[in-house]
Amino acid sequence: MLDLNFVRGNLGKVEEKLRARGADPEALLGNFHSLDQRRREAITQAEQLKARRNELSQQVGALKKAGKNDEAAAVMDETRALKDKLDELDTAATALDEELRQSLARVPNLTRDEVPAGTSEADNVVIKTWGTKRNFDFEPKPHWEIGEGLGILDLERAAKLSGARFAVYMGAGARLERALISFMLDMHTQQHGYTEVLPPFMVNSKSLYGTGQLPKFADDLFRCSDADAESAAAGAYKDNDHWLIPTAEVPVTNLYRDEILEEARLPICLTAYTPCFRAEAGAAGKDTRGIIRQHQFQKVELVKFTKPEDSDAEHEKLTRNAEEILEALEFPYRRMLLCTGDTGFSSAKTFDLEVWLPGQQVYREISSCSNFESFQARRANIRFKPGGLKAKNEFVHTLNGSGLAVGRTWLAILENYQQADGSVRIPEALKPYMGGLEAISK
RNA sequence: GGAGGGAUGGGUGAGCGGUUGAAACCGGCGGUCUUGAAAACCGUUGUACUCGAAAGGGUACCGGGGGUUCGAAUCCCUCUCCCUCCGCCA
Repeated sequence: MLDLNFVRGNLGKVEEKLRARGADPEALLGNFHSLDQRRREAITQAEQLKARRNELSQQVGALKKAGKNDEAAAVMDETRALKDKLDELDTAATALDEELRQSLARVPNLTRDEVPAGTSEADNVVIKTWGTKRNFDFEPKPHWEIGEGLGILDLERAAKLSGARFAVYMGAGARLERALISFMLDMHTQQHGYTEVLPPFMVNSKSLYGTGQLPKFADDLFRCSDADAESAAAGAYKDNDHWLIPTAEVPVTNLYRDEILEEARLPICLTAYTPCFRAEAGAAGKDTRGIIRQHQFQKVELVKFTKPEDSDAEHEKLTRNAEEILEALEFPYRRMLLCTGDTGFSSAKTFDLEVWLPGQQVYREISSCSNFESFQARRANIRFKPGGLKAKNEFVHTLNGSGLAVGRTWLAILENYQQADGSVRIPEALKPYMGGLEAISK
C-alpha cells in the first residue's frame, strides 16, 4: 500500500508511475482528488458533531454530580437530538474512508526510477550472463522426455490423482527433489546467514492482504472450503479462513505482522522451504508440457526485513545468494532487471534469474528477487523502533526471492546434465545429498 | 467435540458507567551525579486520522464486529484467538 499522504502530495508522479506499469491511473485513482476531498470533509463534519456530543455528555456528568438533575435532563435531551444527524454523518464518513482505502489497496507499488520502461517481458534488460552453455554432441531432450524415460517423473498418473499441472516424482527423482531442498537450505543457513523457518502451508486472508495477493489476485489462489464463499466473493474475507500459500513469502513475511521490531535485530534474514500452490488462472495453454508450470511446486524462499536505507544493498546480497546456488550447480544463467510492465504488483524493483534449458533452447525464470520497500510493511504493519533520538517508529523494508524454485532446478538438472544414453549426471555439489550417486540411469 | 477462564500501551499488569489515553512497575529516551560506567534520583515516553501557515485543537483506538446509554476499557450480543480440564487423534 502506498502512503496516503504521499499520494495526496505527489499525485502527478504516482499517475506517471502507474502509466509506466501499463496501469490506468484513471481506473485506479481517477477520482482520488475529489474522493479524498469529500472524505476529509465528511470526517471533519462528523468529528465536530462528536466533539459537541462529548462536551455535552461531560456537562451531564458534572451537573448530576452537583445534584442539578433537571438541568442534566435538559442537556441529555439536547444530546439525544444530535443522534440522528451524527449517525448520518458518521456513516457517510466511514463509507468514504472505506472507499478510499479499498481503492488504495488496489494500487500497485511504484517502480524505482532505474527500472526500465516497458510493457512486457520482452523489454526486460539483461544485467549479466554467467556460465558457458554446454556443447552437446547429440540432440538435447526436454526434461519431460528424460524424466519419463528414466521412470522418475510420472505426469500421467499425476493427472489421474489430481488433474493437469501436477507431477509425481519416483525413486531417484523424488530423492533429487529432496536433495535440492536440503542443499539449498544448508547453503543459505550455513553460508549466507539465514535462519530456517518451517511455516504453515495455509494462511488466512489477512496474511494474503499483507503481502499484496489480496484483494486483487484471489483468482490465482486456492481457497479452502472452510471460507465463506459468499462473503469472499463480495471481497469481505473472514478472519479465520484458509488459503493454500502461493509462496513462502506470505507466511514468512507475515511472521512479524503488527509487530514493532528492535532496530538492532535488523536485518532479519529467513529462509523457508514450502510447497507453493497456484491456480495459474489465465495461463491456459501456456507451458503445458513438462513441469515448468504446476499447480503445486516446491520452493526455497529467502525473506528479509531491513532498515529502509539498507534495502538496496540487501536486495543485491539476496539476489547474489540465489545466484550462488545456480553457480554451485554450474548452470548457465542470466540476471534480468524487470521492466516497469513486468514488475509484480507489490514490488518496486525485481531481478529475475533465468536458467539455461538446453532441451528447450530457452532461458527460463528460476528465481525472482524483489525489493518491496515499505509497500508490504505498510499493509502488514511491520515497523521497527529506531534507536537514539529518532523516536518515531518506521516501516521496515521487506524483500524476498526464490532461492530457488526447486521444481525448475530439478528440470534444469535433467536438461543440463543429460547424457546421450538418456541418463543424467548428478552435479558435484549435490552428490553428498544423493548418497554419493553419480548418475540417474534406467 | 464438551466445561470453565482470559485478551488492556514496547513488556508485566491495575481499572469494571462520567477530568481514564488509561495507575503502578519494567523497558526506552533525556538529564543530575561520576574521570567514565553502574547505582540512585529527576524529567520524559502510544498510534492513526483530521483542522490549522504555525502555535495548538479535535476525533478514534483497551482482541474484531454490533448493541444499550446523554456518556462505554467498564454493561449486553456475537466472532476470533489464547489458557486450564475432559474426550478424541497423526
